[in-house]
Amino acid sequence: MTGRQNPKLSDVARAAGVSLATASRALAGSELVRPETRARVREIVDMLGYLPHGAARALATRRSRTVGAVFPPVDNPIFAKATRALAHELSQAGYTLLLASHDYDPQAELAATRALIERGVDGLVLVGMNHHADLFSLLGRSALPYEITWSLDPGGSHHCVGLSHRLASIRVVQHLLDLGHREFAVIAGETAYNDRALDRLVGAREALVSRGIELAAARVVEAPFGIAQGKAALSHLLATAPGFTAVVGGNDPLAIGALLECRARGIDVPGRLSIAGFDDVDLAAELTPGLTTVRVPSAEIGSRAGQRLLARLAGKRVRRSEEMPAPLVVRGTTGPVPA
Amino acid sequence: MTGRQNPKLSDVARAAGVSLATASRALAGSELVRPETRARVREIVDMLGYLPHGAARALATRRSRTVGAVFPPVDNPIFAKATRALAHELSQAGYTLLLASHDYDPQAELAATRALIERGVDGLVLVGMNHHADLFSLLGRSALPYEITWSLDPGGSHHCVGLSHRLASIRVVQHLLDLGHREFAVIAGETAYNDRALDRLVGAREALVSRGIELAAARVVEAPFGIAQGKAALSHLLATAPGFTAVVGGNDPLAIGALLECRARGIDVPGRLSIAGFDDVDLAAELTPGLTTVRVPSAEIGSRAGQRLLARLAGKRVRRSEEMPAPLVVRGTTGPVPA
DNA sequence: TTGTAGGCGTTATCAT
DNA sequence: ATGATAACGCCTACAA
Repeated sequence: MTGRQNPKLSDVARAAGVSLATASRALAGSELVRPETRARVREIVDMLGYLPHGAARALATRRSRTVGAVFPPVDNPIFAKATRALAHELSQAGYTLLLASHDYDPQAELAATRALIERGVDGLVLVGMNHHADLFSLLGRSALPYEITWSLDPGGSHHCVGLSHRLASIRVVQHLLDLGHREFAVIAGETAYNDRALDRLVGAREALVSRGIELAAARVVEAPFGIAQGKAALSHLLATAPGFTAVVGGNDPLAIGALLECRARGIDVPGRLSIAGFDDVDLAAELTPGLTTVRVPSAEIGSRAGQRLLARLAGKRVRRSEEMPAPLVVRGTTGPVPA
Repeated sequence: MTGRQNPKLSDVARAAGVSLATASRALAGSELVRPETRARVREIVDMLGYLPHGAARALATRRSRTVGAVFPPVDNPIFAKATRALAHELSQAGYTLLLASHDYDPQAELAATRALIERGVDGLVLVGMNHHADLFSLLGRSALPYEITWSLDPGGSHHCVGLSHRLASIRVVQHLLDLGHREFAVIAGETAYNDRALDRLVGAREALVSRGIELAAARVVEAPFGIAQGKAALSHLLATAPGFTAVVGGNDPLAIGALLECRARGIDVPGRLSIAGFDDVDLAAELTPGLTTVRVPSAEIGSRAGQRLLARLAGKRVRRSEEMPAPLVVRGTTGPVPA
């Protein structure tokens, strides 16, 4: 009942009374093989429960129909959305996603990338521009097509689909400045090895400086991604550097945490404090008041990266760099500076 | 600069002045090869930037060091957590995760599973017991080890790591009954092809019936996963079948949606309405009041499934079925029935 | 301790 | 329209 090996193509060929070559062509749907023969081979395949052996096929074709993604953990909803969209896009085209996660550790990211290349992926999707020094040389040697997501390459040499986090962040702060705010606090995401978090922080500073406002060091805290961390960060700011009327969150979970902390403390938002986020996660729109934030099209980034990679694998050319829209979404958590 | 092919092991061997076999053994860290030789081979590997060809290796060893997961979309945070934990567990052991998602479509799930098997995964992780009729026979033929997650197999024939959603659901309802509630509404997850959602609904009904309470059809709505859907569902219930004092959500996003809808409408929770969820997503604990829910250890499920699979791949034996704890977590959204 | 050679399951290039 | 057969890159008895 269990003893016999999985049937191989030669078994199919024998059972169908054709040669190995013909069986292979029949399965590939080649026009060269007579329709009746093709049908018979297919029949035998079903009968025997034959499944092609991917490794053998990959060895012969030098293609694995597999794409690798080296992502930060998918329990960040923005990466979850992108992963889902990417996987969907790939499976539509008969490709499968090989996923490797790392926790913002460049060494681990490098190792994961190497592992994916060894597994024979036909292409790669990476996040951001901040990587281990050896990553790009590894990619170069492998000659695999890859797409950088979320960020844009200032040098213009890598294929990427992303946005300027700096400019988007400037738009957020501009909005708050327009509402009359002058006293700001920032809850930034962790900027080490995360160019998106860093660019957002840089953009915020820049927007303020351009209006002659200096962001005090005590008014900036950096925190790992998460609602709980956002709560803690706001508490910390309130305790150590009070007096601000606007809080800029480096991402939505941090901003939402700040918002929930305000609610728990009875601080009126936006009456006494305005809060803005970044990403536009689903939850942002569901809260009351809704969170003002930047809409980052995570799912679109994932699917575009997939489409671009598939196009390149099919020999088509794509624009080297693709900028995604990242509009400011004004909801209820930002309002005029209190009198 | 770009022309030459990636070096293969035979190139390494030649450069190191050893045979292919020795080079292979050296890389495998075999004790058979002299340490100096091993070192020299390693040196050449670095120098040439040699990367093993996984397909060739898989073909020869009949092992891919790859594990497949066929999961519902990872933008459901519980699957995101499990995916992260699973990927982490696997990578610790030098394995990589092949991820295939499907949107609760048994046909798509079957196709995805087949694709993973063809890609040569060494093992599989599946979710739940509700699958396409051909899935288990496919798995049987492939003879691959697999783990069912989240659910337990009543038949006891599949390896699984999960919990009884029925019993956990009974605990939730029991808790509400103990608080004096008699008028219930249920916002269930979609039960088609989702045994977890169905079992939770069944359990709720059962707990009520055991106290002589019938759950009116109008008091049960089924909704796709999501906060927005939870809001809509509560609105619908309020409009069509008012008078209930307790709402049982099939999962946390639905329950949280209901909670937010109440807040938006000025309905006091738990003063006028008690709400309970299922899963204990991060957000559940962060809201004020916190959501009463069942703590489902999603991350642990993912890592245990990985550990079990790795153990089995290493030839060890594991208990066929592993039940995870799923305690009720009482927070602030449930309280005594209003007088 | 190292080398030789056969095989892993396909695809693809020749013939026929 | 179909068949032989040589790759594909690596591993692993078996030999030396």
